[in-house]
Amino acid sequence: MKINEIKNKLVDKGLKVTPQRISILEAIIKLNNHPTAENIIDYIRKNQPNIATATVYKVLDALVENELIRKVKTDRDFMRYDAIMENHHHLYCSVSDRIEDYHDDELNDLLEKYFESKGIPDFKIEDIKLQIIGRFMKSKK
Amino acid sequence: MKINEIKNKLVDKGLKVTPQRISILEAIIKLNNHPTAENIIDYIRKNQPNIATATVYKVLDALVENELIRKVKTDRDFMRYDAIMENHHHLYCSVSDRIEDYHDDELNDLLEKYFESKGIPDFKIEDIKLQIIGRFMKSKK
DNA sequence: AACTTAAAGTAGAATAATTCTCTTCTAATA
DNA sequence: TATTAGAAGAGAATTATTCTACTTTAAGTT
Ligand SMILES: [Mn+2]
Ligand SMILES: [Mn+2]
Ligand SMILES: [Zn+2]
Ligand SMILES: [Zn+2]
Repeated sequence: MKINEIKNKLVDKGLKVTPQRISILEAIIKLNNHPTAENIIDYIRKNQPNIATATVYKVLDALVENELIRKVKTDRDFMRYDAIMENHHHLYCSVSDRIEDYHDDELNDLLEKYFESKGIPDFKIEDIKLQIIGRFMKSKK
Repeated sequence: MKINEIKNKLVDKGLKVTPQRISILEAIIKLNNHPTAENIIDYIRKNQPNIATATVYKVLDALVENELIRKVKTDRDFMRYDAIMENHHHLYCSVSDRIEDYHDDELNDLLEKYFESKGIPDFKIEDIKLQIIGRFMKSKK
């Protein structure tokens, strides 16, 4: 992902293009592992040591608000972020904090058809995500 | 759920039976809406005004550890708890913090068969939960 | 290119959910 | 009833995140 693509994402949402916003969005894309705010701060400060903590939190909120990133649900007390906006599911390690993406269009179709015919009483489905909990058999490359 | 059933759950796990543990487990069962620690504390203090905050947090940890309750994954920064241990999924309201249970054995079978034949490379599935995000069409009774 | 200004960034203090420390109490067993 | 390991309690500490009160800047306007 080139810097210009990132700039365009911001412009398309009517957000001012700032070096901080570019760095933060770039960090989430490059880290590509559902980083925490702290992970993002550490990564950015290697090149941009003066970015303020509050800036990172505020930019993260703005990016979530404008649907350029998403929060990832966990059962830990720090937030994690995801720059992949297309529909996908997550593999959660049951013994560590590792979270990986799981893309599966066949599964999405299956679920869509299942709920289309079955439905849920008094509930209008907007989105379905799987939390697939288990063990990774290989450590990350 | 009678008090004796709750006591037995504790005894079965080798946990000492204390009034605090009974109250906390009972609160999560009765509230039945994936309460936060604060919800639990408020509920219990109506009858037991002196229970310490730290006790509630410590008991919650012990109950999770002993698989009498579970944490519920959210994208908010306070934990929520669930006393229903049988396999089920969750309906998340997209505009409020409401979380409701969704039980569906047909769906569980479908998913089990799907992943049995398909599998996920380098990953051993232990559990699959759906986060079904959307709108409730009726407020809670 | 300089001017304007609403929006964004910053430092540090504040907040709030949770955890820790240390003391007192009690459930379970003998 | 006496013993004691484990649990509860009070309040301080911690820590992820948010707020406050500025200063700075992106981007449109002249
Ligand atoms: Mn969380
Ligand atoms: Mn917190
Ligand atoms: Zn993802
Ligand atoms: Zn539940």
